[in-house]
Amino acid sequence: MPTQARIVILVDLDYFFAQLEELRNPSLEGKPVVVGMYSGRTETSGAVSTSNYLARKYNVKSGIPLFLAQKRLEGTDAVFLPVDYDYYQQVSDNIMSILRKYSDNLEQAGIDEAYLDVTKKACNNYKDAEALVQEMKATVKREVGVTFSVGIGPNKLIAKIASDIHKPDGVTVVGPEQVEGFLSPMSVDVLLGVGKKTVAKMSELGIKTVGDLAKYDVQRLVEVFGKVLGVYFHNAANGVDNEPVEEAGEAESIGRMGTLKENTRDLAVIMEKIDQQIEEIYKEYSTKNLSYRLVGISAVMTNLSGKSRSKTLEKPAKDKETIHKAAQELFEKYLGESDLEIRRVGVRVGSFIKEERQQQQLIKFFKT
DNA sequence: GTATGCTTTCGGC
DNA sequence: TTACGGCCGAAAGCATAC
Repeated sequence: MPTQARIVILVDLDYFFAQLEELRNPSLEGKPVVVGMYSGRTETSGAVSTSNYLARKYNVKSGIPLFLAQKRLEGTDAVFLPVDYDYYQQVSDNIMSILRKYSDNLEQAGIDEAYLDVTKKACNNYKDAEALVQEMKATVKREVGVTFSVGIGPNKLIAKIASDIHKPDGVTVVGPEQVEGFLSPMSVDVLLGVGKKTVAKMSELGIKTVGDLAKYDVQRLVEVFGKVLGVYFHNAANGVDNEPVEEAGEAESIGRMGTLKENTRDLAVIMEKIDQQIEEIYKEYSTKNLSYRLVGISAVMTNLSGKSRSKTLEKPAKDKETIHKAAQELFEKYLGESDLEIRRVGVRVGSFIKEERQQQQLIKFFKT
């Protein structure tokens, strides 16, 4: 059965955190704005979360150390602010609820992105879709004060790639008949699932661009990458993507990570931090009525190299103590394997099982 | 050989 | 001069199962 033609939109809120800081403090406009995560170790210990476009001109972008950002912006009237996640979440929720009204279906992809299926709302017509987008933009700008960039295409794959073309406050339309010309000159790594290793592997086969991949023999792709991946690569390269736009389910894992006051190898010091993190994680999964089957830890060493360990429990659990015990075991084992000092630690739970399902299993058990 | 599941690392935001 | 977050899901790399 052929899949019905769709019109899919990706909305990407422009330099979101920094834009919101400008929004609530208009005196920031015209200045480089850097929103940073401060670890609390020293005055400038931390990293850049987001910066506005003016700051980006000084090569200050997401992920770089804050001290480096400061150095690059020396002599300017740059403003540095700490992240205010609750505020950003609130505005994001607000925008998403507006966007929902303009779509048949909306799928959030992080705090600042959403896919919208607008096939019906736009009467299956790209001109209407563009008009719809202009209306959305005007409404969000008027009611919230925020701008965003948009990609419009026949599926999520094309919408996402298109949204990156014109930023900020841009709109890029790629209709079905333009897909081939749009995709074929691009590097294969624009495709989801094509990472460094796969790029190298494809390069050996003489595949550099999406166009190369699109005309490569499917049978051969299947031989090299396996049935699932081979077919997927072939379809994606040809602009074919049938992934539906649907509201995301529960998170697959919940975790916390944090920087220690001082580097250490002391298990007690580590577990003190971990216990704080377990408290926060517990609040989150218990209100959602989830049981976990996986407990994992992660550690970042003094030299900033990272390690993680995890274990799957024999049976699901929902209490805090099981996390503590498993995390302690994992750290004990890890400290035995490495002699580096630890800088940051984290803990997470995952492989969730919903309460209802457990009850069903229990009922099934009693019936037999 | 291909699929599946588990674990660790990678990388985007 | 030294310097450096906190998430998450995807990818990768195995081991085992079919």
